[in-house]
Amino acid sequence: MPDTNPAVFFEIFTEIGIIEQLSRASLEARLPDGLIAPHFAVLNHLVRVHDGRAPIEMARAFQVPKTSMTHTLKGLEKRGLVEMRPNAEDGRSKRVWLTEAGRALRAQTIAALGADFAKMAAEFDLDRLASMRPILRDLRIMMDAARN
Amino acid sequence: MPDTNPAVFFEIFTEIGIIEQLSRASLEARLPDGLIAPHFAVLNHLVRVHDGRAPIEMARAFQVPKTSMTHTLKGLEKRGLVEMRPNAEDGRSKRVWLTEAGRALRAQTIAALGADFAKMAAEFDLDRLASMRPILRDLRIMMDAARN
DNA sequence: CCCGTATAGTACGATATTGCACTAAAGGAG
DNA sequence: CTCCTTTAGTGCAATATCGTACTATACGGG
Repeated sequence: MPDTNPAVFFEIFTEIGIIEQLSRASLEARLPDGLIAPHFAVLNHLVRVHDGRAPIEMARAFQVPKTSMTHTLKGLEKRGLVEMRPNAEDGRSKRVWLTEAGRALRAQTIAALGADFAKMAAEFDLDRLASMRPILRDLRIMMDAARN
Repeated sequence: MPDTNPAVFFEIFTEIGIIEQLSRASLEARLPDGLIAPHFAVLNHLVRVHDGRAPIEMARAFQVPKTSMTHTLKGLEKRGLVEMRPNAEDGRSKRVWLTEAGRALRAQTIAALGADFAKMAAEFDLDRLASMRPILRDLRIMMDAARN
């Protein structure tokens, strides 16, 4: 019998909250002291969509206030993982560039996580996992749109 | 063709991270000013597993440091949503009790979320959603165990 | 060109999270 | 009972998150 009770959202979100916490802990265990998940998210984003983004673009991408992004970038800059330069085309904004150290740290972290994931993959059916991917994506898209 | 690449974990965790953020924002939009998700999680926990728990038990249940639980409980107590009383059976610990206001706020929040979920349910196939539940649960159990 | 409005970034303050250190009580070995 | 270790809770400091307010620049209507 199909589940037509909207309360299923509550259960799904509860599980998702716990898994997010556990996966974040795994990630942060692989990061150097003082760096946390948002720092890695920024490095990863800059590699994937190419660096030279403005801070405000990334704040929107992650749906955090721009003050939070300022703070995260300050931490990355202090550790020499990104460089902030003025934007020649818009005096109000800046552009964020990865340094070699930033690229290296991101690559090294992903490699370390790969080892963790391989260990998990030995204990969990990857087909079952992969079967959730399109549903999670559609759910995320729906919620993102509902956010107005 | 089945997906046998452990990197699928990376994608799943990325989606889960975004959905967690969006669902947390939805929840917090329904909470009174000054209350955030951890406050609600505690109220909900006390209703579901019965109140009279010790703070340390809840810190373990949510896998947060006990200092974080002290802080969250202080906020709930300040707003009259829980009461802390000494534990007659163990002078080191306390017990946490819901007040009427605490129960009422939890019920009212769940009712408000129910309306939000009903709206989402109109746009999302609940059977697809429900199909993820056992997989998410097993994934959570596996990760929880892997945490050593 | 001038001015009103919009936008990017940051300073600051309030609150949250968490590690470390400390106190008080419990519990176990002798 | 006494002493040593463990456990529950909290104070404090460092850092994180984020709302408000401010500055500087951009842009568009006139």
